[in-house]
Amino acid sequence: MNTLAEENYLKAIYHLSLNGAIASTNQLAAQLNTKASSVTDMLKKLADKELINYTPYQGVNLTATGEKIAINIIRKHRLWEYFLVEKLNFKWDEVHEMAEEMEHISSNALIDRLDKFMGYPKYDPHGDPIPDCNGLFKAHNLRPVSAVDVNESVIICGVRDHSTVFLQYLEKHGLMIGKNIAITDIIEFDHSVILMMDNKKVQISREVANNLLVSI
Amino acid sequence: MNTLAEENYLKAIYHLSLNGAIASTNQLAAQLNTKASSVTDMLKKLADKELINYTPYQGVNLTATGEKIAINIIRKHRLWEYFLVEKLNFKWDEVHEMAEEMEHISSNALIDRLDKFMGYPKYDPHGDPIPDCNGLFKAHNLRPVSAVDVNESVIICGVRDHSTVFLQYLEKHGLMIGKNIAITDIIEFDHSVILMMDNKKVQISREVANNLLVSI
DNA sequence: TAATAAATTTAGACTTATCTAAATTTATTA
DNA sequence: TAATAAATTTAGATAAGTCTAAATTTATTA
Ligand SMILES: [Mn+2]
Ligand SMILES: [Mn+2]
Ligand SMILES: [Mn+2]
Ligand SMILES: [Mn+2]
Repeated sequence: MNTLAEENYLKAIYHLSLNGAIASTNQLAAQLNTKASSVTDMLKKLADKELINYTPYQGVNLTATGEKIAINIIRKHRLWEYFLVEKLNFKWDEVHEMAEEMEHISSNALIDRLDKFMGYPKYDPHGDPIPDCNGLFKAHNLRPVSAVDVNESVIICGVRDHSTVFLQYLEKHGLMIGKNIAITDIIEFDHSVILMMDNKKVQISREVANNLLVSI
Repeated sequence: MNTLAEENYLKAIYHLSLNGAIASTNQLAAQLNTKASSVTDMLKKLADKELINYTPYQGVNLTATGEKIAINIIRKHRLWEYFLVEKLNFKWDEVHEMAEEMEHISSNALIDRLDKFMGYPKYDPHGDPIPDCNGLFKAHNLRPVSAVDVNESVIICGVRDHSTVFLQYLEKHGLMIGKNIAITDIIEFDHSVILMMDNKKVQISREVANNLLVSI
């Protein structure tokens, strides 16, 4: 149906044009580890296929068709990540690259059976919502720890940064999805955050606080 | 490491050059649904990479390195087929195309965990042996029903033809892996075979008998 | 608002994997 | 063994996806 390259572009455009934004050529080049000129070529092709709305120099977003395809790829990505963690016992920082390949396995019958096999999970190992077979999912409304007030108690529900180093850092400190944390102090000088978790004190930098998402 | 096309060629060469045979350009073109000239191009590339022994006009077989890669792809193919049938409840005639894609997922850690998850199965849904993580497997020594004598009792252990139509035909008649069959008669005129299975009489043509493999 | 900088597109080239048609080599057969 | 047929390779094109360098458009700033 669509090539691997096309699918990766659609997914990248989806992620960059959330909340009505428009994705730029340079943003796509950065995200896809390629050059702006290559992006322009592909944008023309995707526009010809009516998968994106493209105005030269003005950026892109997805058409309804393009969005449907993108969400299906994201569904596959997150279901395979869930499988790798829950069934094959990989850690949450080990699965992204594998899922990046597996999301392109074409069969929808396969992914629907996999979904059923795992009991229709709602969230992937990083807290991101898994679209159902109709592409529906509730994008849960989270905020970074850096937006939480002192004395509030919240639950870790996701991450903004999905890089291996960040995930490994969080795991080392026990900061995993589902954990309850209470913010006890915010250092005025550097905005680092002191919190309590499992009766232990943990200190995280402003950068970490910005990328760790918690319940509203 | 190797491209998808290269992997498919290595696998095809492996299958065509079993028991010391040599694969020809035309055989490969037929197997891979491509043209002889395309095959020649690829053979040069694989020879440059020292994955095959190629003498122009004389055909090819795999080097030790090439064989290792081919067996690893076959391991992945068969493990994914087993997964699809045993865990996701697909039928044996539905899984080949999917496995044809999944065999190219690169991670060996993934396939080793999958192997463990399923309890290290020895045979795939079509009775073909699954190489272990070191590439080792015993190619079991089967014969077609057409080579069985009247009054012998044997067990169905595999198929020579893997096409959907053939597998569906077998399933319709209950002729599945593991079933015990007793050959009661061989019709002299057309070599069709009469056999008993589950106390029922089944008649199969010579062609079916040639492609249905049973224990020695 | 004119000059400069940044972003984007165009032009031309390269790689991989394919194809058709023509040339060459090997095998078959009269 | 010479002619013919079959198999294989070579030559030359094509499409997808990428790249660098140059040209163009848009945004910024003096
Ligand atoms: Mn991908
Ligand atoms: Mn994820
Ligand atoms: Mn394949
Ligand atoms: Mn099989």
